[in-house]
Amino acid sequence: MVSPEPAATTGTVTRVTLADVAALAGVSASTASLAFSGSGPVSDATRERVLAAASELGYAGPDPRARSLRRGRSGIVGVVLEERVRAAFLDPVKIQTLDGLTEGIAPLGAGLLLFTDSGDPDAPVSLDTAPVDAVVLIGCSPKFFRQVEALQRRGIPLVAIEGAPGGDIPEITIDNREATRLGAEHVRSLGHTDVATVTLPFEPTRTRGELTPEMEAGATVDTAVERLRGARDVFPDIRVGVAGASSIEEGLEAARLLLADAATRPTAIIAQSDLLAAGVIQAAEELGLQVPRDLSVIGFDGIRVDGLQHDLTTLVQPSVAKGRAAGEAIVRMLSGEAASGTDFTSTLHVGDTTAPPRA
Amino acid sequence: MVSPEPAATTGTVTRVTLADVAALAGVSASTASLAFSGSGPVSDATRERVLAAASELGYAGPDPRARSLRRGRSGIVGVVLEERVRAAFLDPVKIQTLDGLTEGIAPLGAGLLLFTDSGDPDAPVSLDTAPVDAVVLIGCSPKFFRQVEALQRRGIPLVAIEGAPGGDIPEITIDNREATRLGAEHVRSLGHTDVATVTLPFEPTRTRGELTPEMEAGATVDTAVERLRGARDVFPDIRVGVAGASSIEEGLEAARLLLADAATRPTAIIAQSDLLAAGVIQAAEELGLQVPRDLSVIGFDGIRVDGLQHDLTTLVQPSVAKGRAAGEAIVRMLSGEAASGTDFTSTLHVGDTTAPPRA
DNA sequence: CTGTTAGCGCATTCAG
DNA sequence: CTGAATGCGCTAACAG
Repeated sequence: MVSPEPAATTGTVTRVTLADVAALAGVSASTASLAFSGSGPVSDATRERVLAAASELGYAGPDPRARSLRRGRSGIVGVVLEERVRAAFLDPVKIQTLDGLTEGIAPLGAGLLLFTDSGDPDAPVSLDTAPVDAVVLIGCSPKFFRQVEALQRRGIPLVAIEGAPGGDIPEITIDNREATRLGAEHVRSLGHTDVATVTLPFEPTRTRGELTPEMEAGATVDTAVERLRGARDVFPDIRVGVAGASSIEEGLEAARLLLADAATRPTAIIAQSDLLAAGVIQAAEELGLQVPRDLSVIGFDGIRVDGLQHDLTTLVQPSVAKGRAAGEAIVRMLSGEAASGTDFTSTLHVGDTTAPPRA
Repeated sequence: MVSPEPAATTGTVTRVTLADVAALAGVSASTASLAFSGSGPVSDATRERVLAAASELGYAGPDPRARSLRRGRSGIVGVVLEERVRAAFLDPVKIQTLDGLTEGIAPLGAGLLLFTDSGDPDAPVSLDTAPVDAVVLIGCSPKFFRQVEALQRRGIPLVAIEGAPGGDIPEITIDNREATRLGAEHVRSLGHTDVATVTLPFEPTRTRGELTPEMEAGATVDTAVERLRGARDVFPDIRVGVAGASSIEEGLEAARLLLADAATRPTAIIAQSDLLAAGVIQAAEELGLQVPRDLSVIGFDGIRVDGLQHDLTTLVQPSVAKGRAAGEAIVRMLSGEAASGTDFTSTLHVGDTTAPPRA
């Protein structure tokens, strides 16, 4: 057995190739290759000789770049998030989706290549120059059309989660409108008639405040629009407060506005996310209102809001499953099968934040 | 001008190469290459001809795999997190660090390749078979030594953030012990003598409860150990509650234990993270204790805890800067310069959660 | 300004 | 079971 010591301590980073190893082992390059990949018929004696030569030379295995050119696969799946890292990962649903995605592509043994906004406008989002085997778009705008087209031409499988890029790209979606309607119906069935809603932003610039017709017309975020539709299916004239993001802070702000005037105060608020709902609850508590006695609150997502003491009534969406489905679609497409999208269903979880209105 | 239409609608994904484009344009492959990279001297007429040929054939640009073999660079930086995505991104500090890292490597125009635990024990964490130009280790254990060694042999620049892999790998660290000592001194200077601390987990299995000598002996998480040392520098006999993770929930649990007995109740708690501190505050409020009147609380990190109404007294660590520094070190190393680590300093932010003990 | 030549490092034919 | 030859698709030198 050759000691690996010299290799480890050799400061010189001379490029050692498979050919070098083969030469030292006294075999051909192809044999050496087989010895490494383990996939071919190689005698144990030969393999050992190759491995010994490798460790003597400090050969670290096949060069991934050459390997991926030769095999036509890089073992990398791209994920496009179109925000700054800190913004994207503020959203628990995205994190869970990403988690599901890692699960889904696990059989590939592939890594996830993150494409996010670096803040530097000059830095090219080199989505179309990256060695990816497939790409998952998460909540992306049409901004990427050019690059997406290029990927398609190259035959790279694409899947979209929430945010329809069109074409024949499989989409993973949920029933935003129907689910919200379900929640709204729950609220109505409890006897509420005076209801307001706190929505997610309607466009990337994240204008907040009471919803104006212009904002609604310029909406680009389908999720917000669809969920609002669902609420309106039940409460057509619902008052709408728009948050600047999905966070407790923003929910608090929006709810302060909606709850400010005791005379026009709603008895229930439908929040478009659990974080917003947590903020709404805080706003209520600030005003000395008790949830659910004085105000019913319903959320969306079904995440566990860290630190929230209530069992939030909410629409539980399968965020992890969404990611996993995307991953599985990718796996299928990479093995040549066709894949179609999936539309998931959310379920109503009735917790302790909704109750009949007082008197 | 040739219409791009046919290319876009062509369903067949025939592999179009640069050579094909060059042939159609009636130029050599190298000229066509220059026309694409834009880096060489090419006449406008020729360039246009090449581009026209490309769009006619539906050529989507150079193949990234071939390009990276030829250039010896893939434009990818690996990030190792050694947890599940959902666990890693629960930690705001890691998110900010990652955000800083994207900033830091922006000049590279490179993407971040995430290496996390997929949950599937069979899936190889193929860190050493991935086409990365450099790798950043974030809070990693010795578990990766083998792979790290392989990367080093291959001459791939490595940087570690929090979690010393040893060797000559540059490390980005903060003054965990000194900073905590500073915070503890602040608490003592207010007059507190009866102080407890809530720590981060001491090892990956995340055992929680009162600290036992065995747990302390088996500690593998430097951050927790160092911060505890800092607290002991000021309060040698401090009571220690160990949390199972950095979250509000865990802080709440740990603090409930520490505050349970009114007779032995501390007047101040030093939490090893802001999330834990938020949980401690919740526990206090549950018991009808007012912060800071009845209990002083100090955190660590300096993140904005979403939904926390207090201005938390805490040790503000430069999490974004840490990531950026790592990124910059990578950039330097890739351009051949040597890079050394950086040790950052945290600063005490005195908010409204610390005050002298009552009477 | 453009064409010719020569590999990058490996994995896969196909013979032996 | 092993070796020799071939090219993945591109770009960097160098001539012209």
